[in-house]
Formats: sequence, structure tokens, C-alpha cells
Amino acid sequence: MKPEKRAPLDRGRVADTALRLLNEVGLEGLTLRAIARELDVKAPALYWHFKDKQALLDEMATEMYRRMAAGAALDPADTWRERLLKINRGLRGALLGYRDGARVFSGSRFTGADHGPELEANLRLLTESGLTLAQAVHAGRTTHLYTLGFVTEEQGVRPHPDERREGYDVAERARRLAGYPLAAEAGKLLFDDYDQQFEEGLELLIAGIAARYGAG
Amino acid sequence: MKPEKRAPLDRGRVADTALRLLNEVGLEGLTLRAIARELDVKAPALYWHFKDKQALLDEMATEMYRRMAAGAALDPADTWRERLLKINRGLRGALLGYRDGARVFSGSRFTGADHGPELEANLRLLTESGLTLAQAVHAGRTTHLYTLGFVTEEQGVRPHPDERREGYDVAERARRLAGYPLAAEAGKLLFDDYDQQFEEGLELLIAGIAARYGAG
DNA sequence: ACATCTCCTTAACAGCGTTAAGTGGCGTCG
DNA sequence: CGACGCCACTTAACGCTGTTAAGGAGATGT
Repeated sequence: MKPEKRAPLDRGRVADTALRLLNEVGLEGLTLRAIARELDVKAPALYWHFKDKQALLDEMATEMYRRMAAGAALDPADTWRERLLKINRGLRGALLGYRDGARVFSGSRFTGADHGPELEANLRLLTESGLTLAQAVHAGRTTHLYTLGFVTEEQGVRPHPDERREGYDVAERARRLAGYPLAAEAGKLLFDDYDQQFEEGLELLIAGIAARYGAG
Repeated sequence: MKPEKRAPLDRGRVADTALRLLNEVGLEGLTLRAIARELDVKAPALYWHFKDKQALLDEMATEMYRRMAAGAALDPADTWRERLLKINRGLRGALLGYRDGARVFSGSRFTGADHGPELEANLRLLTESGLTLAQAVHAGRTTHLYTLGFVTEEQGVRPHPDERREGYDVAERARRLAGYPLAAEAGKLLFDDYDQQFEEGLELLIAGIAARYGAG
């Protein structure tokens, strides 16, 4: 009967476990007690590694970013269009990989400088394509915020594959907007094929960058 | 010594009071007990008017929308560019008018069909400018989600005029990103002049709509 | 007059993030 | 060897949260 002692925790193990649990219970179910239970520990133990829950969420967001960056093949020969597409498709994919991923991500701040290298590489590629640094920042920032807004909305309606938030299906919306024919018709377009709608928005942004900043 | 009886509550009074209180205490301080206290009532009384807190937040978001729509002059002679600019500037202004406005707004769903008329008018104007309905929906949706993403970020860094979130000023960011010159330089551009940055993003989107959908 | 409906109160519940204090095991030092 | 001290955690508790159950006062209807 050995008690089989656990190895001590560290920030990484906690964040990993919390991310796994996030997908099972969602953000509102992600309590410190639940995370601790998963780690075979009591809740206050987490305060040894994180000063409060937000610090843990920050670490989770940072880890989400690290995994996203690790999975992205950054071809230095990309055109700026391809790079912006890859960045934002990758970001959306990463956020969709976690329940409430967008809410966790945009409510948090990175804990380290892990994003430095990729940010630098992206800015370099954009500026070498003929954009000024300010233009590159605007382009990156605008697409980034669009993507965050998009996925936030997407996950609000559909927190995870399967399961829809109650009281917001197309039929009910159509009933409430009867009398507004264009609005009602628009509803059909609004709740299907998120992939293609996301792409369309990205294309709009990229067309705008090309037009306004005169980049090839 | 008259007890000076209160008039009975209704959903509107509750939502109005909650919105006023939101600006004083922020979303995390907006508890049912605090709202009830403001209304000279006990917390469970609110459950007579709303089935749960989310229903109250939904009503608040709807009221935010109503006030925004009421303050917007919708000139039928607008070009589609002007209209999209007005809509999204108005939305941003409305969200910035409340502490955590963007989080409340994008976490909620409208309770009625108040948005019907304006949505219909906007879609009509866009389609009469030569866009297909699908294009109009894409244009409106993309700008809308950009604006929500932008203000969410903006209010995350600066929840209200004054008061910044701790641990994220430009100096600390620059220190962490030393060694990444473009990224460090970009930081200066990232945290100042939100108004102008918002405008720039909007212009990118509008340029993209013009270019991709070939509208005048 | 009694019953009904409306709107609110009191009391309580489980669960939350968080803090304070204590405790067992380990490494180091006298 | 024994004592000290640090690490990583536990136990206990606090004030707070959203929410439910039960009841009660006051107007309204018959």
C-alpha cells in the first residue's frame, strides 16, 4: 500500500489540465475546485502557483497561443496575403479547438514573450512586401480583431460542435422578424456555413488592405 | 411617517437602473443584490420580472441598442459607405458609453424585434446601392464583428476612461519584446489613439467592400 | 365575504474565489 | 544525529454569488 506520491505541480501542468477540462465543462464550469480535483489536489494549492484565477487563465491563453504557433508552418516565401490568411485561419482554428476559446483568449494577456518571434516575423514579412510598419500594424490588428469578434460570436451561438444556445435558432428569429423581408431573408444566411462566412470577411479585409495600401 | 410606497417595478425600470449601476461598478460588480438595493427591493424580487440574470443582461443589451438607434440619424440619402461608417461609429460610441459595454452586448441576445426596422432599412440601402443581399449581409456582419472585437479589446485594456488594467502598459510590453525591434516599435502604435485606429480598420473594410463587391 | 392574483419578503442552499493558519516531508547545516 | 527551515500542500473558514422555496400583504374580482 504505497501512497504513490504525486510529483509536485507546476504552472504548465496546471494550465494543461485546465485546458483539457475547459473542453469538458466550459468556462463557467471551470472552477478552481474542479481543476484541483483533476490534479488530485485541493483548490487552495493552486494559489501556490498562481496569484489568482486570472493568472491561470492568462497562462492558459499563452499556452493556447504556443500550441497554435507550433502548429503553424510559416513559410518565409509567403506573400502577405497568404500570411494574413494563415495567421487568421490558424487563430480561428485554435480558438475553436477549445470550448469558449475566444472568451478565454480575449479576456487574458500573455504571460511571457512567446509571441515575440512570430510577431516579429510577421511584421517583417508585411513590411518587406511594401507596407509601412504602421500599415502592417493596422492590417494585422484589424484582421486579428475581426477574427476574435467572429469566433466570439460563433462560439456564443454554438459553444462547441453540437449543443446550441437555447432560444436562438433560425426559425424563432424569422418569426420575430416577420414583416421585415430582407432581414428575415438575411437570417438564413447568418447561421449557416460559418467557415465560408469567416473566409468572406477575411477576403474583404485583404481586398481592403490591397486597395488602400496599394500592396501587390 | 408615510412609508411612501414605491410604484411596482417593471422590466424597463430594472434594466435602466442596472445600466446606470453598470457604469459605477462594472460588470463584475453588477450583482443582483446591488441592483435590487438600488431599486429599494430585495434580490429575489428580480426573479418576478426576469427568469434569471442572463435575461436581465439580454434586456440591458436590448435597451443599449434602443438608445443607440434612437440617437442615430439615418439619412435615406446616405451612400452605403456613409451608412456603414455611421452604423459602426454609432455602435462603438454606444458600447463605450457603458463600462464593459462590449462584453455585455456581445454576451447577450436581443429580447424583442426592436432591431428589425433599422436592420431592414440598412439592408435596403445596401442592396439599392448595387450589392446583392448576401453581399450586404457579409458587409454588415464583417464590420459589425470587427467593431465588437475592437471595442472588446479597447475596454479590456481601458475599462472606462481613466483606470487601466494593471500590468499592461507600453513600457512593460517594450521591455518584454526587447530583441524584436519591429514588434517593440509596433507597441507604440498599439496603445494610443484608439479613435484613429478604429477608423483605419473601418476604412480598410470599406475599401475591401468597394473593391470586392464593385460598389461605387 | 371570500378567493385570487400580483408583487414582494424572509430564509436558506450550494457553490464560488480567496485568505489564514497549520502540517508533513525534504535538504542543509551545526 | 538533531534542529532548522523551506517547499508544497491541507484544513478551515470567510464573504459573496445566483437561485429556489415558502409565505405574506394588498389590490382586484365575484
